[in-house]
Amino acid sequence: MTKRLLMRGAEGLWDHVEPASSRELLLAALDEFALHGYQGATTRDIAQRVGLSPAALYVHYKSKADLLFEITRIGHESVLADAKEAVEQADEPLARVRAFASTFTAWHARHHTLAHVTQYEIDELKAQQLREIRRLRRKIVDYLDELLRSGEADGALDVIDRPGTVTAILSLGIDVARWYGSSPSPEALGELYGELVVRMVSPA
Amino acid sequence: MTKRLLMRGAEGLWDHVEPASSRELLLAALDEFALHGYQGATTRDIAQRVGLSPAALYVHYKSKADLLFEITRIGHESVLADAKEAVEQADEPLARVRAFASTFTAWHARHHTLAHVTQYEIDELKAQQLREIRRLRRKIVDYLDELLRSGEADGALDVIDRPGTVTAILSLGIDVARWYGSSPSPEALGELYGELVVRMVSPA
Amino acid sequence: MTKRLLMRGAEGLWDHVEPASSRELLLAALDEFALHGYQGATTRDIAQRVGLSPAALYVHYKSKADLLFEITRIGHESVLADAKEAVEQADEPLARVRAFASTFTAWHARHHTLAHVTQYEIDELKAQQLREIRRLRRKIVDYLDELLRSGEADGALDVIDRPGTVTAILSLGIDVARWYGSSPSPEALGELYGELVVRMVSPA
Amino acid sequence: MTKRLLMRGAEGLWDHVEPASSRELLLAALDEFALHGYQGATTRDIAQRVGLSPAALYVHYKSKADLLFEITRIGHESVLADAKEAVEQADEPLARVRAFASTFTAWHARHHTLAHVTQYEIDELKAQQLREIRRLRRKIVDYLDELLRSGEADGALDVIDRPGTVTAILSLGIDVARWYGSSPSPEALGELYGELVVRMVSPA
DNA sequence: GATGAATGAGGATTCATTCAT
DNA sequence: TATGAATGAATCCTCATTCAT
Repeated sequence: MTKRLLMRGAEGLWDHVEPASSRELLLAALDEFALHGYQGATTRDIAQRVGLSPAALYVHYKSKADLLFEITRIGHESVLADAKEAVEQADEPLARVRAFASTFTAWHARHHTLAHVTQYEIDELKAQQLREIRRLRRKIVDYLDELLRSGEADGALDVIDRPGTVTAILSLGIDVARWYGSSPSPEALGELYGELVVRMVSPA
Repeated sequence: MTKRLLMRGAEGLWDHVEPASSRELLLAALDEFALHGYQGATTRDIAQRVGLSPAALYVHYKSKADLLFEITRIGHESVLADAKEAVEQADEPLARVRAFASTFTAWHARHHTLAHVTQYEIDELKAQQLREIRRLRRKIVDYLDELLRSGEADGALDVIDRPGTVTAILSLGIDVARWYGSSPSPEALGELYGELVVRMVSPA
Repeated sequence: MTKRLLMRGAEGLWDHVEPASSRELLLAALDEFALHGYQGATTRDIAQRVGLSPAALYVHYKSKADLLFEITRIGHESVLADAKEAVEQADEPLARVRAFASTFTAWHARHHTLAHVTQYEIDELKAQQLREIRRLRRKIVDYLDELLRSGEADGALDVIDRPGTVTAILSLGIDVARWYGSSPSPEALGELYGELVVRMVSPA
Repeated sequence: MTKRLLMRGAEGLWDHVEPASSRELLLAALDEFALHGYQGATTRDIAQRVGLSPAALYVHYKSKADLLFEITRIGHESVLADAKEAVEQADEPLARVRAFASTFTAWHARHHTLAHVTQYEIDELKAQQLREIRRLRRKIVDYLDELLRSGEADGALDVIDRPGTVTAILSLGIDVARWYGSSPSPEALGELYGELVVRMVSPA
C-alpha cells in the first residue's frame, strides 16, 4: 500500500483520467501550457498533439480554462499527498520539516512541467475555479505551518518568524519549477534544500 | 552621492527614458504585462492607458516585444546595481551575503510589479534579446557565487553546495515577485530573508 | 468528346474546385484581384462577395497568397491546354502556328479577368510558388519554340530570330489581358492576330 | 537641336524636375513603384531612399498618387517624343512604320522600369489625372493610326484591320516592359520587332 | 524646407468556440 | 465520439497623411 500511495503522488498521476482521449488531451494541454503559457497555447495545437480535431476538445472539456483547472487541481493534490506521506514517515520535528522540504522540492523538480503550470498559470482561472485551487493551496500552507508550530512548541525548532519562514520554505521548492531542466536529480536537489531548511530552523 | 547611487538603482528607474511618451508607454506596458501577462496584454490597452492611439506605440517602439525587452533590461540592471551597492557597504563575508540576500529580496518586494515581468516573462523575448537578458542574469549569479566563494576561502562561511546554495538564495528573492502584494514591508521581508540565508551559510 | 476537351480548357475551369465554398472564394478572389490588384484586394471584400465572414477564408486557404497561387496555376494550365488542343487539330506548320497564336490570343480575351491576374500578379507569390508557376510558363514557351523550330526545319516557316519571335507572339496574346474589355469578340481578335503572326513567319 | 530633342525623349528625362529633392523623390518613387507596384510601395521607403523623413515627401508632392501621375506623364510624353522624332527621319511609309515600331519597342526596353510603371499602374490614378494620361495615350494611338492610314492610301501598306493592327503594334512594344531585364539590347530588340511589324503590313 | 510625433482607418490573420452532421 | 465548416471578436501592426515646431 505504500506503493499505491507513492503512485498516487507520482507515477500514476493521470491514470484515473478516463477515457483515454480525455487523458491524452489533458497531457497535451499540460505540455502546450508549459511550452507557451496558458494564453500562448492554442486549442488547435493541443488537439493536434493528440491527432484530434479542434472540435473534439469540446467533447471532453467545456473550455480551455477547464483543462487548466483539471491540471492544476491534480498538481496541487499530488504535491500535498507526496509531502504528507513523507512527513508521516518521520518522527522528530526537525526530521519532519526536512522531509517536507526535500519532498516538496523534489516534487517540483520531478514534475517540473506540471509544477510550472500549477504554480504560474492559476491566475488565468475564473473566479470559481480559482477559489477551489486557493483552498488546496492553503491546505499546504497550513500543513507546513502546523509542522513548524508544533516543533516550536516542543523546543525542537527555532523559528524566527513563522509565516515568513513558511513562505520561504515553500518559495525554495516552488521556484524550482521556474528554472529546473534536468539536473541535479530531484532527489539530490531535495536533499540539499532539506538541509538548507533544517539550518533555517535549527536552534543555535 | 550615496543618494545618487540609490536613485540609480531604485527611484529613478525610469527617469532616463525620453521622451515622456516613451516613458509613459513603458510604464503602461509594465502595468499591463504584470496584470495580464505579456501575451494577455494588448497594445491597445497599453496605448489607451497613456491616452494615445494604438499606432503611437509604434512611433516609439518597434514592437510589443521591444517594450518587454526594455522593461526586463532595466529590471535586471536595477537589481544588480542595488545588490552590489549594498554588498559594498559591508566588510565581513557573512555581512556581505546578508546584505545581498536582504537587498535582493527587498528589491523584489519593492518593485514586485517590475520584478514579476522581469522574472517570469523573459521567455517571450526573441532569441537575440533573450541572449542579452541572459547575459545580465549570469552577471548576478556570478556575483553571488563569488561572494560565497571568497567567504568559504576565508573560512567565514560554511557552504554545502555552492551552485545549489546560490540558486536557493536567488530563489528566495525571486519567488517574492510571485506572491508579494503589500506586506510585509520590503525592508522587513529583506531582513528576515537575510537572516535565514545567514543561517544557511553560517559555520556551525 | 471534342466538346469534353474544350470544356476542360475553357468552361469547366473551376468545376473541380471543391467544396463549393472553396470554389466561390476562389472566384471572388479572382474578381477582386482583377479589380484592385493583388495588393489592393482585401480578404474582407473577397469573403463578403461570397457572403462569408473574413475568417472563413482561412478555413479553405492558408493565406491570401494561396488564393493567388491557385488562380494562376489554373490559369496557366488552362491556356496551355487550350493552345495544345488547337494546335493538334492542324497539320501544316503554318496552320499550327496560326492555331497557337489565335487560340492563345482568344483565351486571353475570353478569360481576360483570369488572364490579367495570371499574367500580371505572379510577382506577389512567394518563392516556392513562384517557382512552380514559372515552370508552367516555361512549358508554354518551349511548346511554341518547338512549333517554330520544326516548321523552320521543314522550310515551311521563315523565322528571323526564334527566341525573339516566340516572345513577340506570346506578347501579342498576353497584352490583350491589359486592355481587353468586351470587343472585338475573342474569336475575331484571335483570327486577326493569327493572320498577323502568319505574316511574321511566312517565307517571302 | 536634334540633340535637344533626343535628350528630351531619353537621357534628360528628369533634368527639368526641380528642386533636387523633388527629382530625387520622383526617382525613388519610380524605383519603389517598379519594385513593389504602386500599392505595395510605401511613402516611408520612398523617402528613406532619398534620406528624407516620410513627412518631407508632402513638402514636394500633394500625395502618393501625385508622384505616380508625374512619373506616368513624363513617361508618356517621352515615348511619344522619341517615336515621333524617329518617324520624322524616314520618308517611305513602310520605313516610317518600321521607325515607329522599333523606336517604341526600344524605348520600352531602355526605360523598362519607367515603362513598367507607365503602362501598368495608371489604374491607380484618380479620375482627373487618369483622364489626362488617357489623353496622352490616345495621342500615341492616333499618331500610329494616321501612319498606317496614309500608307494604306498610298498603296504602300497592306493593313488587314487598322485598329486591330495598331493595337497589335503597340502591344508588342508595351509588353516588353513586363519581361525585359537586360537583354537583348534595346536597339537589337527594336530592330527585330521593326522587321516583324514590317512583315505584318507589307503588301504580298 | 524639413521633421518628430501622432493618428484614423484599415489589413491579414488567429483563436476559442459552436453546431449540424 | 468526432469533425468540417463557420464565425465574432480580437490582435499586432502598417500606412498615408497631418501639423506644430
